[in-house]
Amino acid sequence: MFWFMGWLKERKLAMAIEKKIDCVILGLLSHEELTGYEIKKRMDTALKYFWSASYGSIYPALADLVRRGLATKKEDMENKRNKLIYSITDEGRNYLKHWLTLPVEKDELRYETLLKLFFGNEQGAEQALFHIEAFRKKTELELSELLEYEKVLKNCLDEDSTHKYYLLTVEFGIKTYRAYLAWCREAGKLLKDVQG
Amino acid sequence: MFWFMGWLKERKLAMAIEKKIDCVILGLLSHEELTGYEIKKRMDTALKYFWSASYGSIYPALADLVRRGLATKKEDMENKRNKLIYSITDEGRNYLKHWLTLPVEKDELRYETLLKLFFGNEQGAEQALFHIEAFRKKTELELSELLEYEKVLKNCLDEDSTHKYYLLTVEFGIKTYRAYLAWCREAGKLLKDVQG
DNA sequence: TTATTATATATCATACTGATATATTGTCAA
DNA sequence: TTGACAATATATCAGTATGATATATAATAA
Repeated sequence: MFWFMGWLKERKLAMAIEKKIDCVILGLLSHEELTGYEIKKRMDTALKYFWSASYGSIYPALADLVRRGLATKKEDMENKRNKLIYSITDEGRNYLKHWLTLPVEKDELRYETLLKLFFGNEQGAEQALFHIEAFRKKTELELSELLEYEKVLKNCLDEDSTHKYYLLTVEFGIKTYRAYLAWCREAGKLLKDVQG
Repeated sequence: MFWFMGWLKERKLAMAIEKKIDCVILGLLSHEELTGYEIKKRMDTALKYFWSASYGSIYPALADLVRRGLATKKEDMENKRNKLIYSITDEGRNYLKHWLTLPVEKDELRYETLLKLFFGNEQGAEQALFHIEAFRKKTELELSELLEYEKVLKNCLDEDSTHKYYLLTVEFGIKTYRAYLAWCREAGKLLKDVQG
């Protein structure tokens, strides 16, 4: 069976060309040219509900994308802040398209809130309720942001074909955040009712 | 204002004592002694819906916990597979309890599915529907697992005070997974109805 | 008996975060 | 008008985690 293992290994190596940060950046560059700083801003607004990235990965990735011919860099001459504007190349667009056709490898969730609740017996119901309340507040705030996005997007759905896809992700957030809030109510009840 | 910045920096350094992997391990050790291998198994079953960790972080963390006196290590003599069993110390339990009282820093979500949908315009509706269908299938499978857990936990809720807290996290999963499924249906409709 | 799966520990290249450093431009109040 | 602060902009680094790989024993199934 060793021949098979070797083959599998090679397959994996050949396919694992996709570093997520590269794909996100190329995705953002696919409809507008951006600086590293602007890419980070997009992450912290439009993508923040389901993705995040730091400067420490963005800037090295941009340099690497240029080196590999997937993006190009130009300096902004009208500006004295040495602003570097990145654009996607044809090769970069092909790379992005290829990645989009591949099946999703993994959705990764790390709820520190649930982790603390799972070990909640150590400190008792009051402490658990404190974490649930903090979670409820944060959720309510972000839900109201998403509802704003939804309103705007629904009003300009036919202005650009990308808007439909943005709306899809916003609707996902709205649905799950409402489920979070419903859970917060039930969780509170469970902790108060069931004595232990 | 520099004095303030310095003060803030020191505060942060002093508070950022909590490495997540340490807390998870101590949490698991708080109600039973375990080997590194068993810790990984717990992660991949009970915790997998909201947390994950690899051997590459577990084993070094265990060594470090022992070094810091938060856990102790003993060798299993009845076993020829050099099995190393770890237990939590009083100091370790205090550390865990302290962490549990601190507010949650961050719940981190990285939905590759949503990322691909967000950039879905590049490849069109059919490709998007493919990813949604894969997501639906995975969700349905995991929901059925969670419903099994729920049944078991509800039947032994008063056997151990920890069960209430486990149930809390299971209910979270059930609620959110049902929201995912509702979204899948609506997302399909949106992609088929709205032309563009 | 032999192949496979499960148990068990450990390390390493690669990737990402959060913090830090540095510098310029825009804004607004005293 | 100047002085403080916020926003814009790029870049690097220590610390931390992942995913793959290596190694070996015990249990189980063919």
